[in-house]
Amino acid sequence: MSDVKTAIMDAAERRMQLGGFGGFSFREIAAEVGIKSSSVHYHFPTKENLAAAVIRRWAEETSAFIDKELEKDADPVRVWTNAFRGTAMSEGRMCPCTVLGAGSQDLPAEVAAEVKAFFNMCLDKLVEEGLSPNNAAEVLSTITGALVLANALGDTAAYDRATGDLLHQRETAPT
Amino acid sequence: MSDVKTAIMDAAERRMQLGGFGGFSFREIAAEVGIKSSSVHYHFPTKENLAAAVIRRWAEETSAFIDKELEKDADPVRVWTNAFRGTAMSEGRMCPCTVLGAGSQDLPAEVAAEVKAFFNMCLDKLVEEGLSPNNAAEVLSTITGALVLANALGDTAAYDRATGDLLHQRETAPT
DNA sequence: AAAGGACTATCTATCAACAGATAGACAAGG
DNA sequence: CCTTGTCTATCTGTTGATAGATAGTCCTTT
Repeated sequence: MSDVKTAIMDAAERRMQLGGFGGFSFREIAAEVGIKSSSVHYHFPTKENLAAAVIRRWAEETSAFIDKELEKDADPVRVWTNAFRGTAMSEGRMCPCTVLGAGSQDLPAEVAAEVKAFFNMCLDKLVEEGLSPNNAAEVLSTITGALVLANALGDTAAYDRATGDLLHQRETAPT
Repeated sequence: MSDVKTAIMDAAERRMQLGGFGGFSFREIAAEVGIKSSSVHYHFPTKENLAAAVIRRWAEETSAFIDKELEKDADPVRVWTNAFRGTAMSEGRMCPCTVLGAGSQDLPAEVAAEVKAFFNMCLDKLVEEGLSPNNAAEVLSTITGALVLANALGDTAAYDRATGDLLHQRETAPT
């Protein structure tokens, strides 16, 4: 993938993390990359294409990152909690799938499908790693909601408060 | 409050539940209510005002609804889970604070403050009802995340899968 | 090696649509 | 006569998208 194409996706991703699908424009991205808006259209014909590509890349990177971390730590819940913790703690680096997932109802079809695929990937992996379907849904929900909470409160520590019991409860009440 | 003002807020709320702050325009709302966009500006000078008013009303209604339900059922976790369940299960009636909370980072100040106040209200009430601050954050996160998950997957049953253990775990592993 | 054509990536220029917001006129009612 | 609520008309800015020109590169054919 060319440098420019990557730079476009990087810029779009950063803005989607802040404002979702409506949170970026071709012109803003073009200005940031240092090209014209029509050149952005050359690489990604429509806004829908671009957003979908960003989400797909995010899903792939997340999947790969989780696999890598699981080699160092066998506890899936701890691995997932820490992985998303990184996005909650760095300013403006919220998980874009969470942003889009919340406002999913009026997303272009291609983008909505990609967001859906991301969450299904997360659930599938958690189940593969030994959690029951219900427990996987609960863990993923708690993490996702903790991101929203920390974001809305402007208090990154809220993420830790919300997910703290996630690890602890498994030791006392196995599912 | 006049009928028109209420109708404007109703229309704005419905659209915000789908697409957040960027998901509605003065013209759309005006058309739905049956007036002109300039008349919407008469009742709410700016878009920011309107969105903030909608969130404030939602917070008040939620607070009142919870109080009412607590008279019938003493278990706060069950009450809150069921309350939000209603918004997950009805098509396009997602909690607007969750939608805005996810994309909170580039929200006008007044709206962001109102969303923040909503989540703080939820946490405060849960603590008042006997939960520890950490447990309150966890319960609220799980519920919020379950809404996002159900919304993104287009599968309302995901809400029940994600929140199912919330009630059960408290019986086996008290905090 | 030279010529030709196709492909890649960018540009300029422009379009129609829509956004939020404002000014000022008008009618109804107390 | 003043307040309330609505209207018409308009402004300025932004949006996603398209058309067409222009270089540069690379492969093929002569």
